[in-house]
Amino acid sequence: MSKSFTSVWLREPRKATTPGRSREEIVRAALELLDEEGLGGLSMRKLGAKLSAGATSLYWYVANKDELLELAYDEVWAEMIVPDPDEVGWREAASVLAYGMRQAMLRHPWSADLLGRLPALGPNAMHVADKMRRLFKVAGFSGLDIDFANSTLTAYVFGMTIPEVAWNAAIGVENYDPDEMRASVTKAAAQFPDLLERMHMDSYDDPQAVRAMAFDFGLVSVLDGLERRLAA
Amino acid sequence: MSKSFTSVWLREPRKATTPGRSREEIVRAALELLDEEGLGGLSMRKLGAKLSAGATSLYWYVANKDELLELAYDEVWAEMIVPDPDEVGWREAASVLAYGMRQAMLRHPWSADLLGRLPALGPNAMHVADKMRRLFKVAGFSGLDIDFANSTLTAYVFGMTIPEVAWNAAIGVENYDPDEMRASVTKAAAQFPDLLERMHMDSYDDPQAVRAMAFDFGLVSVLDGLERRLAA
DNA sequence: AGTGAACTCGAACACTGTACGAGACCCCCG
DNA sequence: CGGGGGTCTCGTACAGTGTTCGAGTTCACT
Repeated sequence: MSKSFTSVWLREPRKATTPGRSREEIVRAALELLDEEGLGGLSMRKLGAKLSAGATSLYWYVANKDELLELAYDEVWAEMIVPDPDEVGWREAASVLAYGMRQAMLRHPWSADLLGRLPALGPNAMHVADKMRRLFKVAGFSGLDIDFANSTLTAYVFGMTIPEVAWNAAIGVENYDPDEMRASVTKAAAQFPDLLERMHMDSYDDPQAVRAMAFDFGLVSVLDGLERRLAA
Repeated sequence: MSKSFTSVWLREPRKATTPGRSREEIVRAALELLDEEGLGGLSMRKLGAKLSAGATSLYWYVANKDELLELAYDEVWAEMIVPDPDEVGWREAASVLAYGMRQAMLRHPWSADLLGRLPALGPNAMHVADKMRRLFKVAGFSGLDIDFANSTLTAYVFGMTIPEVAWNAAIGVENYDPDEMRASVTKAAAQFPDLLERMHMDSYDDPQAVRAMAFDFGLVSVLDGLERRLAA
């Protein structure tokens, strides 16, 4: 009876007749709305209005909101470019890719939410996955290890960036006050001596820079670890 | 004018009078609901009913639903235990912690969603963060590197587990049919030769086992990378 | 006994996603 | 020219959401 596995990607999109109305344009408008107002800012009615259409008209092109989100989500993957490992070497290619993934997520913070909710099965995601697989094959991995190495890098980038996005959303990037932050966190971490230690360092003055350093540190570590695996 | 930084954690919980009604009991009930029905299954009305209370009564103990989620989220952190690095060595301690984090998230799939939405600032999260900091200090890191190493490991575990949870949710763990899956994914990945290669391997027969292997692989890599950093 | 705080909760508001079905358009075939 | 019959739009309606408000209850203490 298995309800089986249906997905937007296995269904043909519908042709548009009325100008400004097609799966493609709907997704584009949805992306704009998402970038401007976040995941909560996207409603079918608002999206319809933006396209001068009734909210329910969209259902002709898209089965439901989740499908729409799948489509939008896949667009983010389109922005991640995988450099050719034959030209720059696998390690350099992996680094560039990692930075690109992080940037793409920071550009579209709502995608961080979707990561925990939708599997990445769209054509753009597939395309990236395909190229990544080749990257790690060129690097020297074989068999299942190709995918394992791939997952390892991807996991690191996601795991690093997702909380970063959450943090940006919680306390807006703009109205950030290092002193106030230090005070709040100090209070919250009052009974934790090791944590408090960190508070007194100046890492709260320019959190953006510190996070970039942290990302670097981890990326190098991960790549080192993979390299070591390669040697064995 | 900075709207400042308010959080549940900085406000005292309210005392309960009516039995079965307190911040603590509300959170426990919320956890049950979340574990049973997922993030979408938790509504204030349902939660109220579960506690034989009106939905709006809960607002006496909790400012809004987001606060409630913060509280529930922190409970997940309580389940993550950090072994003493002095007893078992930092590497072993880090491994055990990593497995524990993964398990905790798999036990409470809804927490994977929250990771991308809420910063982890609750007391339990703080406690874990404190112990983790000590772990990496014992390992030999110093200064900012303590936190960087910490982030690296955490990021890996999160990044690996979050998509795993999403995948489990998309196609239920129970009604999983390897052949059907292979067929679907093969179709979706039709034009990607490198990806297709993977499809023909037997990794789709026992995805649970493969994911466990992948987690292992990456964990070892990350720890190797950190160790190398330590040597330098 | 009276006052005020602590607490409960029904009603209402402004939303949400989506099912349904009536209508409009347009092309093709008899 | 007269229909079908698909393609497409969208108003209405429904069941649900989080949350505000304010009226009502209970209870401890003066």
